[in-house]
Amino acid sequence: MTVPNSRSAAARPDVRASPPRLAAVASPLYLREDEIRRGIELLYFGYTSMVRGADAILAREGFGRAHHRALYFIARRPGMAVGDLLRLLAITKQSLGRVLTELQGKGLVEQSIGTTDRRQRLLRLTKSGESLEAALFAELETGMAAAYGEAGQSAVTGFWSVLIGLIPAADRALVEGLRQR
Amino acid sequence: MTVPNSRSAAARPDVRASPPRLAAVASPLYLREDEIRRGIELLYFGYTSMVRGADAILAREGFGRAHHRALYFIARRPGMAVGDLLRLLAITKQSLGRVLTELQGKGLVEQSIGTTDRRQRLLRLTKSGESLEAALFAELETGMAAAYGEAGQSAVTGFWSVLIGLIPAADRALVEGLRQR
DNA sequence: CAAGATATGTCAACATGACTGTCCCAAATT
DNA sequence: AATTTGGGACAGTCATGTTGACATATCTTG
Repeated sequence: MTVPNSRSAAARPDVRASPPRLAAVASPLYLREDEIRRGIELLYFGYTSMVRGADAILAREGFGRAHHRALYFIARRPGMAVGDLLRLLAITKQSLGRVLTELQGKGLVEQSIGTTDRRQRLLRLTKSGESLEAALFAELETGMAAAYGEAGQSAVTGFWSVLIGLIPAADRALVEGLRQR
Repeated sequence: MTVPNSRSAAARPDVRASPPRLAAVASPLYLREDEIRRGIELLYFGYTSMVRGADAILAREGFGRAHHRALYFIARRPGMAVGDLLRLLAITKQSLGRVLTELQGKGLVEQSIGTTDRRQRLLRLTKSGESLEAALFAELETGMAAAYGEAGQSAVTGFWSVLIGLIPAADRALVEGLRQR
């Protein structure tokens, strides 16, 4: 037997034509392949559309998307330690090291020694780092605010909850830890 | 004046604490920065969580994510011409060329000459290409179906509509053209 | 206090998948 | 007949990820 081909399961009912009668359906048996593929595609195109907006600004400064991600999270959680950023980005320290060295070299990021643990290096943006991050954020914000506005508040809640469901449970605390306190 | 820093606008009302009184609010003035950032972050982590699941399978076959994207779209629209795939992926033909050459070399993709326009090369998966794509799809499906199931059907609708809003209007027809007809 | 674990940094080599620029051929369009 | 379009190829470069090895400072634990 070869790898199972879920595409051959053709006769499942369409949930949009006949929604499930029971609230809080546990088993998603009613989901058709086309709906899964639509989610995959929209997630791909939505994500790439979002990040593409910032590329022109980044290119002007001689940076790439890796620099953007570092700037973004340092802006979001000033004083974050290197190890925390490493876990968020899920890359190797060598990869992050290069990016941080470049950002520090151009005076956008600075480090300080951890207060409770002196081995830690706490990261924050300099004034010019904040300016660049703000410009990049403004790019993303434009698209995201328009999408939120078009879709409406309840759609936004649904958008969030599906995305949270995509993140492995073990990683969710990491993401939730970014929120405003 | 430097680049505007939207993070300094601190006193906007929290929509979750006091939702807008008017239905179908046209101007998203009520959106706070934290809600925008939450969308950015969930989109980033949701997207990376989704694609990471397929990496192990790809690595076993000696392929990367670029091959996965090509396989995915060829599976989705068999008979698609090279140029259509190029427009979907928004990469250069040199980049796509390498990927397609490798996929053809390993016997996963085959070409045929266009019927109405003989310059075109129409792409389809071979039997073994279909097997691999099915295995990759099954990986993504697992996560997506679980997320849909947890969130519920109305959340899924919201998820879709926000993502569509993120895609520039000019590109939406391309994405919608992938759906089942 | 000594030993081990942890946080961080660095050097080196390499792989993937983008990019630009250039040139080519065949087929369609004008 | 001339031009445009669809596809392919060669060459070089860049951004960003990877392994592996090793060093240093600091914290934790027996």
